[in-house]
Amino acid sequence: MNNTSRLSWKAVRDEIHDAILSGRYGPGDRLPRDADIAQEMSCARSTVQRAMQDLSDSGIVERRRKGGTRVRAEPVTRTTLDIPITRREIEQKGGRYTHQLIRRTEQTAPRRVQAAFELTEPRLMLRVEALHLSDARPYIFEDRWIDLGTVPEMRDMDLTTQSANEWLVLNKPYSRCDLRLYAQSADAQLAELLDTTVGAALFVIERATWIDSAPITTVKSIAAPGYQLLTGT
Amino acid sequence: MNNTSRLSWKAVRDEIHDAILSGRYGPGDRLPRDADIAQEMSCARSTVQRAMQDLSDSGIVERRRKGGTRVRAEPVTRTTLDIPITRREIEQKGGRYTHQLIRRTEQTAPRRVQAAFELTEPRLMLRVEALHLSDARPYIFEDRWIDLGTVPEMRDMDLTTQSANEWLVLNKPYSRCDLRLYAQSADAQLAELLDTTVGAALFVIERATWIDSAPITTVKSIAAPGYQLLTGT
DNA sequence: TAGTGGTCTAGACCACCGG
DNA sequence: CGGTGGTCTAGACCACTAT
Repeated sequence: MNNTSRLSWKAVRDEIHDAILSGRYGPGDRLPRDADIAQEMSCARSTVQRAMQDLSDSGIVERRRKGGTRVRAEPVTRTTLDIPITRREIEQKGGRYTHQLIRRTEQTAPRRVQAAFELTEPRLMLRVEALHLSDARPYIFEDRWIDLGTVPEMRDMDLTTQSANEWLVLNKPYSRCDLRLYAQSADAQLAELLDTTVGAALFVIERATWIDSAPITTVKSIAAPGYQLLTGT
Repeated sequence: MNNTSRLSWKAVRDEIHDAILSGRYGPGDRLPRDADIAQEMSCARSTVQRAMQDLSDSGIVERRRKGGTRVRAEPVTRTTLDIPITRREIEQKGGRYTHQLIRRTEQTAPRRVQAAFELTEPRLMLRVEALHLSDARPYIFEDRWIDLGTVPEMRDMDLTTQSANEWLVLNKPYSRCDLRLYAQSADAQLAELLDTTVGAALFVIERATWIDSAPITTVKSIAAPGYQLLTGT
């Protein structure tokens, strides 16, 4: 049982949130100062601060020093997306994970890759194309470009036993990650690799990662038909 | 300039993060107790707590009472996704926003909708099909189901001036939101609505929202070709 | 049941930024 | 410049759960 004489920051958050939902404060309106809310609700200012921080993280309010706290004028649906290692994702669904190295080359990065890394000049990179399978059926095809300047270990690595995906995630943590999600039709090559028909709608995840502004890798992951990305739950 | 005699929680976080990246603590390893780290770094325990909370939110470590703090064994790519109101999204890209109400009916929710809301019995709901346009070109088609028990105001509302999307976002805040992202081929009807060809790969966002376990609405938003969802930046 | 993270408090000072 | 949010501290107690 909760102690009712003490107010938790979640209770404070909910009370403020309810005040917004009820219309007492509309989009763009300014809320009272933390200190005033604290006094009114008989709790410490830091408790209100904690509650406000959560509302701010959720995109409900916006806070500025001196400017105070305001209800966000344009609400957004903000959610957290978890993308696990592909092996993990397959195994969690009960599938048996395998992978195939399709091709491994050193090439000058095309403009698409240059753009993803915000590079102005062409650069030689390691390109790795691989297929992830669940119960021997194609699951995700990945077309990956690796900056050998940032990841020199990759040059002489055996990518048939451990996938580049897994090695990088376990050994090259990043400080920045950009994602791009979209749909794409299967061309002849993709249709064959993913064991589907030409023209099938495929879900694509493009990811680029950096460590302190140094590019690590960018990968275009193309999922076989039926793939879904979930949040919540 | 920062005062160097005092350690900010971000500095503490980065130092712990670096220790993990350097391999001093590998996946699954247990970190020292907050109190010990605090003493070693000469700061308050709550500062370490704040740093650890951030690392935990980012999916770097996992924390349990009595169990301590451990480096996450299976790393994930965790990111925040913002989905604005469709009108706002279009206007921010410089387009002129308009929308069309295609159809409005009361129907028994199909199994897909029942499943999204985790309902066991069929229920009568309001179905609203609408098209969002950017500069008079189709942008997103939405197929929406609204629980009139939770949102009775919707029964007699004029949905031609303000879209259901906008009214709901501004007036019916939710406490829970589930998302499902995938790709789908355009059938004849979708191709015509979105002014594209049959078979085109379309990006789909399915969203379900609740207020305190009461269903509000579920919407399947089907984007015209070329649509991309971005994070980071 | 004991160990560890989670939270609350009261007070202080700092950092940012609107007027 | 002054007002407001952001953070740090030291101490206390609570809540969860591994052992």
